[in-house]
Amino acid sequence: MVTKGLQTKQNVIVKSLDLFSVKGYYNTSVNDILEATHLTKGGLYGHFQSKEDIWYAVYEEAVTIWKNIVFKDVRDIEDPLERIKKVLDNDLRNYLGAHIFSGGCFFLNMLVELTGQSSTMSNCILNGFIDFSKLINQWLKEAHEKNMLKPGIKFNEVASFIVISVNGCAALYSSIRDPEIWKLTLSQLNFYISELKQ
Amino acid sequence: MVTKGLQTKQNVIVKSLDLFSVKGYYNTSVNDILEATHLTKGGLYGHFQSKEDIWYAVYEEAVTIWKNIVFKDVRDIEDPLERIKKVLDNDLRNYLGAHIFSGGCFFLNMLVELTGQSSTMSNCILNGFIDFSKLINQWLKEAHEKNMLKPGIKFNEVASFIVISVNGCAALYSSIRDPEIWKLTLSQLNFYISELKQ
DNA sequence: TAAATAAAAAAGACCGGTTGGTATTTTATT
DNA sequence: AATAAAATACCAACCGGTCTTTTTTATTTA
Repeated sequence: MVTKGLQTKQNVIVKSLDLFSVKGYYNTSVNDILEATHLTKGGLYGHFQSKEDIWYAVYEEAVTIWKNIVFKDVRDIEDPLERIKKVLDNDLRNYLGAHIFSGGCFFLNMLVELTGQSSTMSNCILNGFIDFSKLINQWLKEAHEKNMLKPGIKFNEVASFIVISVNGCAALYSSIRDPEIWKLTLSQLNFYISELKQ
Repeated sequence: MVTKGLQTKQNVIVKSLDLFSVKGYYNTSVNDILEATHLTKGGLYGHFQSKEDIWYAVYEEAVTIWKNIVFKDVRDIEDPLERIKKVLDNDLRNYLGAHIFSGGCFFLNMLVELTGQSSTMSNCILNGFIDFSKLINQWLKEAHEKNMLKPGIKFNEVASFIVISVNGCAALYSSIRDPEIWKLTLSQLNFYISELKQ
């Protein structure tokens, strides 16, 4: 049974996720969250210790949502290169292009804003990107072991470059809001990956 | 002859550029600028009408600095593809990697922070990226007319993808601060461009 | 089933400090 | 002496956060 309190807490997280993704962390005030949730100061601070505490809960929620979208129908793909392509398709079409968070990519937005401001918070995001890069790196290695790649390919560089491009896409798509942005990124990334094949 | 007032104004711009690039626009307070410039409120507001007014002056300054670095020794390169490579080398090695602005790429940071907050300010940045993309697109077209490219290459998609990747690099490099980031981006972008050749 | 009770949730008033910005006075520079 | 530049004091609004009181909700007992 879900108690009233947990419902309220979840609602705060969902509304704050939206606010943070659009307005950013610093430019979202606690009052903004109060208005969005129809709560008062006392009501809110009964569930969270601080604004930063809300952010960490929001981050966890965002990760869960993102993973469910990006890794959907992926693990059972045998071809490692096709697996990478599917993940990128999910990320650009079904996550970024589907406006899951109204301000665009929560992670990229937060990384840029929090870098140089809060090392604990920005590292939280950064580690996520590094993990993602490591996973792609692993799949590239798998492709190499199956003799699918040209010789001399540096897996970790390729993996990093893919993560970098996806994030650049997130930055520009949030601003331009033209689906062509993520479509072209997907198309060029697929071309790039195809050129890795021997 | 440079008057005292213009010197002060320029100093405000330079110091604010640094602050905005590190802390962001909203999280930089007017007091932060006051401390950095050793001015008082009255002294500052004698030169600028508002905080936003300071931002526009900072933006102009940042564009000037960026252009001087990125287009150095570029215009006289005949091969359009080599011209693009040189611009990317300048941008990643001599601009981003050289820490011209201590918070990383001023433009990317501002675009992410201001999108959804101030359309006039974010469009200011966005137009710069679009112009940059158009220039690369033009050079790709030139390469095509010289029969240097594979058939079927979509210039505008390639140009956009390059700008996207460079910005993704800026986002991650600001946070990770490992030169490998811009080096690998440069390397992979060069590989990508070489695969466009026929 | 209804009343009583305990505990959880929310409300509301308040806090010191900071925000961007203004008006006036004082000090330097011509 | 005229003007430009900078200093000072001040403003209402807002910031994140705390504390105490009131109201709901859930559980127990009659």
